[in-house]
Parts: sequence; structure tokens; C-alpha cells
Amino acid sequence: MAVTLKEVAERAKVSRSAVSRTFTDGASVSEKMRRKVEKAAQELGYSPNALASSLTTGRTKLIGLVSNNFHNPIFLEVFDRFTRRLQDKGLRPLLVNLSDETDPENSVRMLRQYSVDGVVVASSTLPTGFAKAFRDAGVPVVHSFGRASSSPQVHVVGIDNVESGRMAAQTLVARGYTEVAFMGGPQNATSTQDRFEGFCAEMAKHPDLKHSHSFADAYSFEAGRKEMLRLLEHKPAQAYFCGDDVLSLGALSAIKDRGLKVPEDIGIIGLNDMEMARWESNSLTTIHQPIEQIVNSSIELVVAMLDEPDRYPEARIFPCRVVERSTLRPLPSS
Amino acid sequence: MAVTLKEVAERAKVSRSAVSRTFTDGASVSEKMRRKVEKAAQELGYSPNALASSLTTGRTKLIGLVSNNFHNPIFLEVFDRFTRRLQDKGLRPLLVNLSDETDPENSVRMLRQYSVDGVVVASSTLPTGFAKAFRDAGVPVVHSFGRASSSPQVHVVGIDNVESGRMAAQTLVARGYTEVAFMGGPQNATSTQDRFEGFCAEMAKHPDLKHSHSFADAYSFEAGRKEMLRLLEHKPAQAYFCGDDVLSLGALSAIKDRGLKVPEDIGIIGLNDMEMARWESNSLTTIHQPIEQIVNSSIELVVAMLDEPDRYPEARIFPCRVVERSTLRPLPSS
DNA sequence: CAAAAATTTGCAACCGGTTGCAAAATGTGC
DNA sequence: GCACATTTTGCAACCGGTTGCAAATTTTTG
Repeated sequence: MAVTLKEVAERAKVSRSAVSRTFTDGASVSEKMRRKVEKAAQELGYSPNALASSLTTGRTKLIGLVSNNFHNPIFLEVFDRFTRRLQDKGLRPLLVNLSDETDPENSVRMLRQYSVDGVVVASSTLPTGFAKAFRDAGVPVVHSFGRASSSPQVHVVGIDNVESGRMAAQTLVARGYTEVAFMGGPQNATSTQDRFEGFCAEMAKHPDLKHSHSFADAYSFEAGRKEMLRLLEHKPAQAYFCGDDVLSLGALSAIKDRGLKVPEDIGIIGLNDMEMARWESNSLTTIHQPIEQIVNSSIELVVAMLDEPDRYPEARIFPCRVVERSTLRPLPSS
Repeated sequence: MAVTLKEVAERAKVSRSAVSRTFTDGASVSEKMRRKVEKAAQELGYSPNALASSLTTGRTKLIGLVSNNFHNPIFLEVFDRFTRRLQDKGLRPLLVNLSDETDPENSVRMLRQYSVDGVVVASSTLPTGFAKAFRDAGVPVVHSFGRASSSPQVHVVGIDNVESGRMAAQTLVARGYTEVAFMGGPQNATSTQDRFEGFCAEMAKHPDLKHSHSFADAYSFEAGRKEMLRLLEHKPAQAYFCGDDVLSLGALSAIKDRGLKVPEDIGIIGLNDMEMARWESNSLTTIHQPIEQIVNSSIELVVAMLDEPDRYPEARIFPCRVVERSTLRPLPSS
């Protein structure tokens, strides 16, 4: 079927090594030879078999992209960025959809069988141990959107979720809300836990203000809506920090359905600043997570690990910022 | 680094073939031998190198998943379904993000270098020639969401877009709208063209009714919003068939911003029935595209082609249906 | 129990490339 | 033009597996 190196060599009447060398840059080939080979290759429509060469070079240029967030619209942006950036670097994303799986074993085995050069775990809900399993198996790994840690076991790139929770609380307090609440994502997600922790830490500084909390079942519209509907049955808080943007949209939908106005009756602040948050119909006040930087940095890191597999684990934390839109009352003019 | 077959063979004190055979099902190995080998493999943590074996077997179990729709939320659903289904069949998706590229050459070369067993092109905007390039290169290919044709050059799985345009027009007519319009996606997308054709064909049956048309720049919220804002400056139609759901949401946002009510002032019908169309805040009346069936059928087809590469091209067309929600006035009770 | 049939096993060649090494070719200085 | 340094080339072994074939072993049969 496919044209092989041997056939090119025969047609060009040169050795197989010569052909191989013209297709590996940095190899020693004379101009004359290169022309001969390229001509023959051209005529035969040859293109080298990347997998065969990986056998000897030990590099496949395959990067496993592992995620379990196939229902959160923000991840389309994330996948878009990851795939484009990887392609720009000549790498190929091998996608793994965990759906509900949380045991790394299968993914590790599978990705090792395909000899991926590295793995990016893109998830804000998986425990830190997940990425660790790759490291233990000797596969370079970066956990994007993972839990920041002062003593990371694997490379982590993302935001400081504790800090972002604190920032959300500060934002609400600064706007004069006196009864605020945290409506988190799934309680077992590390991002939920950390955002909650930060939120509480900040609120602890304001003992005069009331705060409460609850959790949605998932980072999804439906879950956010359902949880907010439940909250609205009793006396709701004045403003909510929702676990993320899609949850916020669900909550907004519930609030509007009940005939309440945002931000007049209830304020909402989300987290992520996904494209949909910008849509005029949503105009969600939210905490911007620098996706592009996180993605690019993750890829940089996994690429760096190719040459330096035992690179000392680091946490790369990017700052967030509040993006003011229309779902919180304005700051009091001081 | 990784444990090889040879090492397992040495430890188990058997030939390399024996080890290979215990890991290929259907091969002839005695129980005794299998136990010996499995024990050694276990102890060493061996797992076979899928790429090395692909060299001789000619199968990589890699499927190229090529798309250019990384900005339409419905494609997150599509990717989710594709990746899960492929995984269930023991296949691995190698993702290719075309972004703005429309020349198949690069993708073809790249996917051939990685010896993918087959390719699924998932796009409603790429021309039919795109998938053809894979076929010409001898790579089994299925075009999902592609243009239906009575004489397909490659396997196509999707809906009949002409018919869906017709269905949209019928739906509007049946509801008594007398001035309707088509607000399409990008004009060079095959899906836009076909939906438009069907829409016009149906309207031609009703010479007493007025209809008009225009096109948005992309299948995106922003484009839909922008186009609808433009339309609202002059006298708008009573109801619009928008090229797809995300475009519909953009249009809805524009309409509401102008203080108009849906469906009282303007009706909207979309196409796709993506998850967001179901969100209560949108409640979009739309034409349901059976994504799950399309995805599953596409995969079935590409898998079938592995054994039968020259399988005669077929078009698999799935029926659509109108999903009644809240953006069109109800049917007149007859 | 021997002979025939069926199954299991190992040898060795192969898949499509890469690469260290030595030989061949080319370039340089005098 | 020659001796030497430098570059280019081909040989052959190797990467991690698979597989046809024949030899070795086990099972079946009479």
C-alpha cells in the first residue's frame, strides 16, 4: 500500500540510510544526494512512517490529552487551544475521554501502549493522584487546571483556586452584600474544595456578615439550575459565588424563572470567563481564568519534560481577575 | 525504560514468539505456557507496544478525527460521543484541528505518517472534496455531517440538509407566518447552501407568502447576533429559520435586546437541538439532528471499511424532526 | 504401544525505519 | 600533486514486535 523507504532507495539508486537521512533534519547529506532522493520520493509519493521511526528514536510526537470535562462548554475552548498549540509544535493529540472513570490505570496502560511522549491531564475535578499515576509509570505529565500545591507531586498548571474563592468573597463584600453564599460544583472536585476554602477564609474576616454554602452535583447548567431552584424555595442569599460559569448560567436561569431580577434581587459571580459569559444575553460577572496562558504553559512544560524527564515538579500558578459585567451590583462610589 | 517482549521471554525462559502469542488473541498457546508468560509479564509490568506491533500487523487502531468546528458548542457533544464510542471499540482518536485550514493536504500527509486505520471528518462546513482527498490517498474515510448526495464519492453520514430546510419552511408556514426568512450560516458551507435550497423550494410552493434571506459570517453566537441586529434595523420578517442553534441563540439575544418578544413579535426556529437549546433560559424550538445515531453510524462505517477498504461509497441519511419549544407561536388549532 | 493427527513451540525473516562505524569521496593546505 | 582533515555514504545491527514454517510435543486412534 504505502510507499516505503526501501522503494525510494531503489528508485534513487542509493542506500536506505541515504533516504532516511534526507528526511531527518540535522543529518549529513550532500545537496546532490538530497536532490536525487527527493526526486524519487516525490515521484513515488513517499512520506516517512512516523511510527516506525519512533521505534528507534523513542519519540512518537504523540501527546495524550486526558479529560473528563466533556460537558462543560469551556472545555471546547480548552480543546481548541490545546490541539492548535500542539499541532503548531509538531505534536499530535491523542484524546482520552474519561467520562466517569476516575481510575487512572486504564488510561496509563493505554497511553503507554501507544508510547506517547507525554500526557496532559486537563481537568479541574480529578484528584491530584490521577496525574501522579502517569509520573509513576515514567510518563511525563502535566496536570492542567489541577490543584495548586506548595509541594506538588507532579507539574501543575492553573490558578490558585483558594485565592480565587477569596477574590470572589472580597468582590461580594466590597459591593456591600451582607448575606452571601457559595454555590459550589461537585463536592469531590478539588477545585470546588479549594474555592470553598478561600471563600470561607475571606468571610471569616467579616464576622458581621452572614454566609452559607451548598453544592451542585456537577459543573453543568442543569445542576446549577436545580440547585438554585432549591435555594430559592427558602430565603436565598443576596449574592452567590457560583462554582463556575456554566453553573452560574444555570443559576441565572432559575432566578429569572422565579421572576427575580439580577443583579437587583440576587447577585451572581462566576468563574472562568468562558465565551458564553461574554454573550450579551448572559453578561456574567465572573472571575477570569487565563485559559490561553494555562494551555500554552502546560504544553511548554510537557515539551520541556521530553528532554528532561525528571525535571523537578513545579506548580505554575496564573493570577485571575474579576471581569465586571452585569450580574453584580456596582461598587459603591466611595 | 519500558519493559520489552524480549525481557519477558528471558525471564519466563521461553521464546519471544511465545510471549507475543500470549498477547495476541486467537494465537496458539497452551495453558501452561500462557501462565508462565503472564506471570513473568506481571512481575515485570510488561505491556505490549501497540505501535511496534502495528508495523507488522498493519493496524494501529488509530482513527483520525478531523474537524474545524471548535467554536460551536454542539461539537463538544460530538467529540464526547466520538471519543467515547471509539474507545469502546478499542480505537484511539487522533484529533486534528483544522481551524481555518480547508486544504486537506496537510492533514492527509500527517495522518498517513501516523498510519491511522481510518479517518472521520466531522464537519458540516467543509466541501465534499475534503474527505475525498483521504480516499484518494487510500485512507478509509467517512464524512460525518457532510453533504448528502445521491452519488456520494465518499461515505457520508448525516442528515438531508435540503430536506431539513424544507421542514423548517413547512413548520413556519404551518404556523401561519406570512413573512418568513432564512438566516443562514456562512454562505460557503455546504450545510448552509443545502438548507437554503430546501427552504426556498418549499417557499416556492407558497407564492402568496413573502420570504427573504441573508447569511451570517459563521456558525457562532456573535455572528447570529450581529446579523439579527442588522436585520432588525429594517423591517424584520415574522419568523426566521436560523442556520443552526448557536446562530439562533445569537439572534434571540439581539431580538431581546431590542425589546422585542419571542415568539410574540418574532419567531425563531433553529437546527441541531443541542443541549443548550433545551436549557430553560433558551427553550429553543429547533430541528433535532440525531447526533448520536450519526456518530455511531459513522464509526460503524469506518470500522467496516477496515476490512473492506474499497467498500462502495454510501450515504447514510438520518431523519430529523421538529422539537417544539417556545420560540415559535403554536400551531393554529384546526 | 506404535503410528497418525493435532497442537504447541522456536527459529528466523520481516515490518519501516535509524544510527554507529568504517570506508569512500571530497576538500584543504602546502 | 600529495598528505591530511572533513564530509558523505553504505553496511549492518537494531528498535519491539509478528508470523510462516518446520521441528517438537502432545493427543488421538486402532
